[in-house]
Amino acid sequence: MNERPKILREDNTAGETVLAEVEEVIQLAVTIKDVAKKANVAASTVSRVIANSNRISHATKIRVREAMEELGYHPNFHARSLANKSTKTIGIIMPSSAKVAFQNPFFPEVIRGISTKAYQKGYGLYLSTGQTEEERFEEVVQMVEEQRVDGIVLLYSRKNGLIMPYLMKKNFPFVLIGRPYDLPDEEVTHVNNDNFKAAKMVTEYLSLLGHRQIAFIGGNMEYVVTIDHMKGYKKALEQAGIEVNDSYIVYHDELEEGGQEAVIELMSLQERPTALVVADDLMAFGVLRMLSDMGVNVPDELSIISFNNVMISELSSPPMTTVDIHIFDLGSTAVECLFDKMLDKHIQPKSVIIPHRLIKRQSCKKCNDKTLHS
Amino acid sequence: MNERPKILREDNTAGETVLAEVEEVIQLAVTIKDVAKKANVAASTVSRVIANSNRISHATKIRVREAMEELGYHPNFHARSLANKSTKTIGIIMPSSAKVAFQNPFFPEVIRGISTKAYQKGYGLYLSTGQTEEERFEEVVQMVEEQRVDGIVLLYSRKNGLIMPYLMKKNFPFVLIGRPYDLPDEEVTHVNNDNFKAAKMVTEYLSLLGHRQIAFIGGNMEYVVTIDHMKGYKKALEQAGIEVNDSYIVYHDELEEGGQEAVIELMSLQERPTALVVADDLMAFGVLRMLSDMGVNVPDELSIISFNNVMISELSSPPMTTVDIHIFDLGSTAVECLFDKMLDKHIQPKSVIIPHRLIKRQSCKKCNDKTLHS
DNA sequence: CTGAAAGCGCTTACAG
DNA sequence: CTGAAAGCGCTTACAG
Repeated sequence: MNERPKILREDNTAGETVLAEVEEVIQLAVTIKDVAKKANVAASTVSRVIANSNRISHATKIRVREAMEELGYHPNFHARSLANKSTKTIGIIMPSSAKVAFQNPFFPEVIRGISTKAYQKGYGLYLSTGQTEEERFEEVVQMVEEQRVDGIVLLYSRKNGLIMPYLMKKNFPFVLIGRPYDLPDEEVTHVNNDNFKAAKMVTEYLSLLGHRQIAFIGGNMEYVVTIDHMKGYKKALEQAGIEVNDSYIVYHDELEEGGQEAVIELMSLQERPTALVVADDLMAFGVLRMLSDMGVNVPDELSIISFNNVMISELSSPPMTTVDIHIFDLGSTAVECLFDKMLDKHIQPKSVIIPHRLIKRQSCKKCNDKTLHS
Repeated sequence: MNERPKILREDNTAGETVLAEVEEVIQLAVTIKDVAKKANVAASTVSRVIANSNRISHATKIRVREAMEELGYHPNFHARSLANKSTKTIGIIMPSSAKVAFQNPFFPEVIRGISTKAYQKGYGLYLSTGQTEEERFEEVVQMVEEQRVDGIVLLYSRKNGLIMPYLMKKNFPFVLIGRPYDLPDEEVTHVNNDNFKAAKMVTEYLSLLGHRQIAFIGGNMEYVVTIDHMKGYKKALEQAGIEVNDSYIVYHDELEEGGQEAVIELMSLQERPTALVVADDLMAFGVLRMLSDMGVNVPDELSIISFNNVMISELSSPPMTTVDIHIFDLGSTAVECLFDKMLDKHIQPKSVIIPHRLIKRQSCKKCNDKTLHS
């Protein structure tokens, strides 16, 4: 594949005409030496001009820059990285891009947050492509060992993950979006919402509206966010003097489809819930759809509240009351923390909590269940 | 930053103990030389083992592999790329990650298609981060000139883009998802749906249901897909003997919000449309929401049909009739074409059409407008 | 302020 | 089947 250019390079000494005949020649990258020759300086000087070293005279800088301009010079990324030990790129590890999960607008939105901040600092983004936890682990090892990235942001936190322990052992700069589970909180830098508090608040809100039969539809139980939601939900019930009813707690993985199954389960109970805490806006769409098929009116017969405030959540019927978790900020803050880590690997790990906010729309209403008045 | 390791390396000759004291030492990458020494061969032999060259004896391969294993060796990515002129990574150029557009599940889904195929071939993904067309153009130039990627997939096609002309001039391997506009169709490899035909089909379907007042809500006019949709729409009307009514044609950029404005515009007309062709499922959500606020019943008073069949489109009320454009296949096919291009830069450009399919749900109904019977 | 030289960690003709 | 050497295109002490 690169035989051709090789040969050309050797012919190069023979004269300009030979080169001109072969179109591929334009592909032949201009190197620092070419610039050096043209500007009548040494390669090292050109290098210093690139780095804008203040040990180079203004005149020389201008001359070199002109030469770079004229030749259309761009420094070779890999040569720089090799000499530098720096790649100016950060790795992003996403959870399984399983069809459904990845259609959740959460991910585009965090990535937008990450991307914006990374762009400002001149960093590029390298994306994981693995589908399983093992594949992704191998990718992380590769990113680290082959020195492809300077730092990593982990977009999810799960029980028994392989990735975090590995990164910690290597003392490789990374930040987690979410909260560590198996590892001590204070040992890993992470950016998170207070999901416990958010779920507690939401449940309290429902109980303030008079609901006592409040069900909980959680996401994948492997994810820490689900655990936190559940704890907050339980805590709120407890404080309100409502007994926790295990049949009111269901988990489902598959977002909207899951939401639908969960509804069937809950609405088949002797004592139907009058309110629902749903893990995710998308899931809530599935819930709503199912409920509408069953002829259950929201919010008259059932109140619903969910999390994330993803764009479409205001487009449901009725518009969804939800918790805005500021997804964009989660991403951009994570990158900021990552840069701190990259500057000093031994910096104290820190934990940043992005505030959440209740967005009241029209899916919740005062409870009018007769059991209330009994 | 890498001063420390430098010093260590020099002390290295002094003895093992010095090294053991400094934790950073584990970070010090194992190189091909270390492996060579351990396996008692030359570096070049190790290199050949990595490449699994058949000119190396089985016995040597095993010995070298053991050494690699024991030392935890991973070849340095940049050194390889530099020597190789190959990066094993492909660049993905996304349209502006403007808040709304990027929340469209279209992008996660194409990326999933791309990602899956890339993973199979051992390729990584490098993501554009620029917000404006100019920023993204600069990123592309950088990816190409600095030799960061072996190929590029462009996720969108727009009028007066800078990126494609540049890539063509460079003869750099890329494939477009969509269809070129300013450039001749047969000069750029692209993967697309037949958006003209899809829009035509959809409009015909509506007219078969008896609708004659069919409006069109298109997306961003800069994007080629919008133009194709519009042409298909017009063609169908023409063939059905329905006169094109310019006030029935509106464009909006901002997806759902846009969808809502468009509805106001259309429903304020003297002669309200009885059917709507909507550019995108997400936009259709906005349309539906607005209509529901206005008390217009879908599909009784107004039929709606949209494009993409994004996951949530079945969760609207009523469930949306839409055109499945097989987004995943768009992505994975694009990568296949890209690999062909990368293998042979001078391969004939080709155009692949991914079939579409009408998904009938419940947002369309026979027209019962009196104007029909007049 | 600038240059010559060594080095970053690989690959690949070339020679045997 | 294997090795010594040159080269990929940069950066960075070192010396002046």
